[in-house]
Amino acid sequence: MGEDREEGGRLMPDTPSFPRVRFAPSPTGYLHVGGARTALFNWLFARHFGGTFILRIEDTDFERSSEAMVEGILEGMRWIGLDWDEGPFFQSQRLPLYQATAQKLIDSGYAYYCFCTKDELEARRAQGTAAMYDRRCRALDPPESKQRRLDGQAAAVRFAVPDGSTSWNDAVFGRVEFANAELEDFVLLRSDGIPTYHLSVVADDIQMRLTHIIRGADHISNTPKQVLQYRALQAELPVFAHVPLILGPDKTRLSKRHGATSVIAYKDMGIVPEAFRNFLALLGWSPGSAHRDREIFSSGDLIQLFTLDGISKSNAVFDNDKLAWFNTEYIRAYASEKLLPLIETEWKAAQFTPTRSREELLAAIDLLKPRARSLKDFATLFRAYFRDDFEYDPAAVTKFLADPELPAWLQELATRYAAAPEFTEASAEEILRVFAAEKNIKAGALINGSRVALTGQAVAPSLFAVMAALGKDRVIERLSAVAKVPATG
RNA sequence: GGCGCCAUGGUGUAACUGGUUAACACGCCGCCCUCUCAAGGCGGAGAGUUCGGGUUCGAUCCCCGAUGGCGCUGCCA
Repeated sequence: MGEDREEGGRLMPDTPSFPRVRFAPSPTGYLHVGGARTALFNWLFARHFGGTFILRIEDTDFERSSEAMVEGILEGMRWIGLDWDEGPFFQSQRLPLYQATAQKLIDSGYAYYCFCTKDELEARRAQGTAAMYDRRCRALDPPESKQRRLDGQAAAVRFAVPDGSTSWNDAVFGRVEFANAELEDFVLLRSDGIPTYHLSVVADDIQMRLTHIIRGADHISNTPKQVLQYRALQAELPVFAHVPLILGPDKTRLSKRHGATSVIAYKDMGIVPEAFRNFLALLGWSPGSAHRDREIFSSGDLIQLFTLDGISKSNAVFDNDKLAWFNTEYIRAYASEKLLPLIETEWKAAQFTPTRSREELLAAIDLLKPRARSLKDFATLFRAYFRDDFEYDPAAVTKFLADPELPAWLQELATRYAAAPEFTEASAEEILRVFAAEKNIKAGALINGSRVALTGQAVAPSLFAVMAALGKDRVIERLSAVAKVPATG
């Protein structure tokens, strides 16, 4: 790792200099897709540069925050494989820091008490005269304000936005500037002493010595308010990197309207965590032209490749089809030993208990994984490989078991297998083809019919591989029982 | 409404930051393979880079404007 080469100690975006970053969700909901991606980017950035990734829970909105949500967020992060080095810190436990920071701002003249009540403000807004706070309390004499406070009057603390303009050099958007006239004298501390987001982020980001703030682009408009506080507090500015938002297929901001929005919902859909992480990483970020023809990146690849300048400026649409593709790629590439625990989790959730040995399970998984689109398939489509009670798909029966002569043939075929000295993938095929030739029927008809009789499905791996996986006894048993398959009309 | 940001096929992204037949992946279509379905192989349709001006010998890339989308506009975060 190199030295910090920038003058003033400022860390520029890709300076390899032990950056400190954070993910700061507010526990008013589960970990959603956008938050997960922000967390992922921060994590990748920290890991890439050997920095520190901090988790901070922004729970100053007591009304809407809950402990269950905190647990949900942690669960989501663990699921996609994100670990943190410090925290979780809870803002609700750091109130004194914010109050002290507010006091500092008041003492230095950058903030003032505001005695307007919420109702008064609302009324003024309703009149339509003042879209922004009219700063009336800013005109109050400091000694007078102090006295009113001492007398027990409730007051919020507002930041006194100066004239001029505020700008910063965003690591992804470049220079961004706001006229201060567009900013209102925002509240730092509510009248009950609880800080607002504007104060608590800045106080914490400074106290935690963060060097880079990587967060959603929805915070761009908040940034000037924060920059102003850094200046007032004489703190060094971190590098801001705003990440574009994730949109739904209709190009509006992703929300429950679009279906699953919680990360855990994707777990429940049978998505493999690495597939989800890979997909997410490529939403709004690209490793650049050197890797333009690659899409599959392991966690290690991503860490090695991730830098801020690969982040794009435009919003990205969440594409379920592409996620599904990543999922099949990962499931197919996984060793069955690695897949088994994930599938077992799925089985547990589906209250499905396999009745096979571990070896048989692994063999079946190896056979089936190229055709799986989701972990769910192992409890549904592929049930017949793991248990002996399974349903016959009516469509499959109609398609391949409709011939009235077929059941008798399959039963006879079963007796051939029973009489055969050995039962292997090759011998099973040999026997079936000889049988078909003898009876002068198409091998394909026998094969397709057998497939349905053995698995209940029209879709499966090569039949003889299936037979080998199922074993001689089960093959004979299921072929013999073909007459019991419910016919369809 | 005000302010800010963004704009490459349906989707995600590339394009040595002015010179390419605008590339890759997903999706879609077709063919091959074949015992089904996937996978795989091969091929195809689909953008002239939102639109209009400018700068330039030359603009996806620079400038201006328009349009559209998104964000913010709370004693929410």
